[in-house]
Amino acid sequence: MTPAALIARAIQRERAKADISLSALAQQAGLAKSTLSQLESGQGNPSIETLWAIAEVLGVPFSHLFELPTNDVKLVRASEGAPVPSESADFHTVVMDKCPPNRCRDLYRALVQKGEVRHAEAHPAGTVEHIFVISGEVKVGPEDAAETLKVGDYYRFPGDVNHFYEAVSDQALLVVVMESPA
Amino acid sequence: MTPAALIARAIQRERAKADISLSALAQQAGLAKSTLSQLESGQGNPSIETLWAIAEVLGVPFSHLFELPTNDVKLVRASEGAPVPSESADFHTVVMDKCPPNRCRDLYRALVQKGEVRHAEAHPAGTVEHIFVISGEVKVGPEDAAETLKVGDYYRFPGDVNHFYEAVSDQALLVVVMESPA
DNA sequence: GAACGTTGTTCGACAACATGAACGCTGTTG
DNA sequence: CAACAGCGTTCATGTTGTCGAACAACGTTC
Repeated sequence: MTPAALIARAIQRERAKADISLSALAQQAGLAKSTLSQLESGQGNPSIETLWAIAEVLGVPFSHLFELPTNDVKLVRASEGAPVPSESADFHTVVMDKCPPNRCRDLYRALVQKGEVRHAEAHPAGTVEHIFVISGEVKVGPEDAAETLKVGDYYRFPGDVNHFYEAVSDQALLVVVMESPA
Repeated sequence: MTPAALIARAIQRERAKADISLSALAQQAGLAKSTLSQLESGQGNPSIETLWAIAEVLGVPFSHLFELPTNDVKLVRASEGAPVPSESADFHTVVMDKCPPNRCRDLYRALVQKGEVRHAEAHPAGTVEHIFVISGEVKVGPEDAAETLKVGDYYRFPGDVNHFYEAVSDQALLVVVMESPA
């Protein structure tokens, strides 16, 4: 994918999310409408300052203008996962999820007690959550795509929709990686 | 920090890491030496294609040209960590590490057996590793900053220097988040 | 229906970015 | 010491990204 095309899509996408017109964006960013028009049509080779101004107004991190969105769900059971070949017999690793570029992640250790269900409202658009079960058993995920996870299971799902955590065993310990569009 | 200044530092830093001359970089990237010279001196407002060509030759992801390096070590014991306030009494989370923007992360589940020590050579510059111990006891980290971790402990250290993993108990299960400047 | 406010597009003019040749500089080789 | 090769910088020139105005298309208002 060529840079110009990538940027064209990104600007269109983000401007749609922000729900403002091309003219308005141009004015707020201090740019000419024509400049934006050309960029969104995939023409041209914008300067850094131009893109910087656009990112600022759209409220997105600069590098976000070079990405394509990806946040579906992925589930890896404790018994599954492609093992990574290793020369050492004593060190086994399994890849749970691969690297979407240019994102921001917070690491949490979470303890969920049985009883109350923890409902989380939608996080910022583009957020993805990764759950890894250390002990116990939990039911987590979006309302329409919840999964019951046991020790060792891994589950990835969009964090920008309503979702919940519920302990199935008395309590459950999780590693949560909260990943935002950077 | 102004974009131009950020880019100036980034190019200098990455070119130093790659250990090539300004002239050589210019030639390989198909740019004029003067263009690079101005950029590294913080002048100007480069176009996307120019930066793209530079990033390509330097072998770094595009957005890496807008970051400042940060990769020290951080250790959170199982008993430590600032709890995140929650309205629900049954859901306790602890932040282990906060969000450096614009990075790329791979998630691993790792099983380390006692015996052989797993030595890992340096990963690409800027890589950071996050270790979270699920079970067992391990000694991990750079040769000069290794730590012995028990269940629940969290440890972050630079992955771009030589480091190792060693099981202290018979075996140990880890969650590894490998984070690259991506 | 005519006047108005939008929308996003296309056009010429100017400013600025990228170029390539020149420069001074340093270390090396004959 | 001169000749050379490399380094990074500075200065003309030409290309091009950006601007602002004019434009057609659509919906609203009177």
